[in-house]
Amino acid sequence: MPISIEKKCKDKGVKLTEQRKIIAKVMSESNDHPNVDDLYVRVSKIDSKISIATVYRTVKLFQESGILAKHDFKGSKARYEELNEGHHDHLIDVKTGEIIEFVDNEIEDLQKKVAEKYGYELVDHKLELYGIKKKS
Amino acid sequence: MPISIEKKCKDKGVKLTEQRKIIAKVMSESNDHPNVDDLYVRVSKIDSKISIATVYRTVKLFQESGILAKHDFKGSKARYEELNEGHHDHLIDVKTGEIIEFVDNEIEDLQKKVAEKYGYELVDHKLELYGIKKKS
DNA sequence: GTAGATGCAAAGTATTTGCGACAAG
DNA sequence: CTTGTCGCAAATACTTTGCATCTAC
Repeated sequence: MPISIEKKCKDKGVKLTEQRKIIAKVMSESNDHPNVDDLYVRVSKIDSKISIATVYRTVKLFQESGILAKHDFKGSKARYEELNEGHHDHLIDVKTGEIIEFVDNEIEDLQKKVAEKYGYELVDHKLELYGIKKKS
Repeated sequence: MPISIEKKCKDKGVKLTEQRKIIAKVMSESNDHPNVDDLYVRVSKIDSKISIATVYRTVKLFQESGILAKHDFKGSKARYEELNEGHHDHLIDVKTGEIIEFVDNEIEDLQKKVAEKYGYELVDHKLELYGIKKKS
């Protein structure tokens, strides 16, 4: 099975270069939400000649093509994650930085209602919860 | 009546300099959510000798003291607003950049529940809705 | 073959900081 | 007085870009 990001590139007419394949592969295999530096380090292990400029250009391109999502969480650099069908929001552990993905349809519906109440059609949203792990 | 930001500074032991008073005043009178450049322009009209470094230092200090809130809305620079008792979230018009503040207790409660479901105590959150104005 | 991608280094933005002069408490 | 703040310019952090070369299609 081909890497899903590569398939998306073809579908969207994005030229598949060696560098982009590597970046796609690394992103696919990352379960955390790496920032550009993290990504550059991981990518460099596979091909040390890839420049950071290419990494920046590629994440931007992938983001504009709807392949990756960019997140600006509080107090940290921009982080990226692969975008799949299932939309989700994030719960961030303020102590460790760990990120939990979640979906809550009830909240989603309410958001739509709030937007409508003010005469808007909701086109996008951002919901981030910041929490501290409870002792159990 | 003294400006509420000045009172907060005293309460929190933040030294009240002339520059801080001016920045406090400008923020109090701003109903939009200015970024540092906007703020610097407005502040300079009152005292042209204030440096941008002081504006940066002051918004950071005020933010850490819980006097101002910093927002990183999609695709724009950090913007600031005065923090009052009433918490609220933002609905951003993606065409005009206009910002509507809203409160929805139902959503707030659900957020707390979601965090708890994963074993976390909610300490903070960010909710931004991005919408397009409907024709009416 | 040609349009678009890459690497490199230089240029942009946004923000922070070292330091001597200065002002608030 | 003494500690913290200010203005200035230099430094830093992150990201983008011009250009000559190279590569996918």
